[in-house]
Amino acid sequence: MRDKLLQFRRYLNRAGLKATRQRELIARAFFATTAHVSAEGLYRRVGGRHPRIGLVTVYRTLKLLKNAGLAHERQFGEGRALFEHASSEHHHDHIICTECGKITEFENYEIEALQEQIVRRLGFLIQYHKLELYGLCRDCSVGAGRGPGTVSAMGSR
Amino acid sequence: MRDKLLQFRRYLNRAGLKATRQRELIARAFFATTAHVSAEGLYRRVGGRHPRIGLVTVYRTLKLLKNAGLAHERQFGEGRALFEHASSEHHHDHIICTECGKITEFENYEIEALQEQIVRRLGFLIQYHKLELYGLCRDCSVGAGRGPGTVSAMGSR
DNA sequence: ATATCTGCAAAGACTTTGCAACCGC
DNA sequence: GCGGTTGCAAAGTCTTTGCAGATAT
Repeated sequence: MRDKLLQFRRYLNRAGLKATRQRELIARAFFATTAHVSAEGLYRRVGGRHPRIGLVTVYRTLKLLKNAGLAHERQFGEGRALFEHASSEHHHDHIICTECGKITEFENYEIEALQEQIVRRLGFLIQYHKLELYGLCRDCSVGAGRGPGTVSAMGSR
Repeated sequence: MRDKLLQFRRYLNRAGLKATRQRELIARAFFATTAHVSAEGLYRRVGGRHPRIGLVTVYRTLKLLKNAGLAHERQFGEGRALFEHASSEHHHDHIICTECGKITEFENYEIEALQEQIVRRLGFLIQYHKLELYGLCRDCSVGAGRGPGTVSAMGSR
């Protein structure tokens, strides 16, 4: 995390931008998250401890973190964007539990390789990809699949 | 497409909903699209020929089509949702050109199989997945990669 | 006849932008 | 001191909702 902050400062510096108190605090809070925060969520984390920071600044700083290559923005099909650390050495994908919302990460070389093949065959030049699996995590599937009481998980809705 | 309309009417009927002129026209326009329309886009298609249909009704009808299992809603990370026919026998994934926005579909059994493995290993019960590859399509990659005039594609934005 | 629909306008959720005061460098 | 920055409020998207008049069954 020390690294990340340094990288961020370096980025700001190179880009002729300023290392303000707000940016520092927001970046710090961001790097302290486990993973997958919304702008709002990060705002609350920061705001809790340091009142004078606006949601707008969080949005702007997240954009800077993206430009600095330190954050990825994800759209998991809910309304809002979630941000995660980009530094992770390996690219990874996500499994999202449709019941409890838990997000698990994984990586698989073979899939990546197959993607490469497909893309090449279609004449595309790949830049990045997004693979999301949706389903029930172990806990939720047990609850829904077994118990005679909890028959849901297929509600009309 | 005749099928689809019938299916839709049957769905409405069963659900105690009404087969109105608007729903008929919107569904018809939807089934006539090649693929991937936004609500707005569908609205324009319908509205062009039949003035008295509101965007709101298009949204509502698309929701019905989803409930009827006839449409899928996709989020390709732009602001808006795109809808496509759900009837397609096979599941398929998408390649999106980041330059011109062209969307190409493909399917690959091996990837699906690998996904199954991963998911099982992690104890998840998969419901559906989303695989999106982003890159430059043949046309755009030629334009950007070669021509000395068109150096962009990496603009600071 | 009546419960469902439609379209308009308004509201909502999320994100961006305009602007005057503010603050790193 | 200058130019980038902040926070507020306002505007912008996309989508949903409230409501009175219209319509399918």
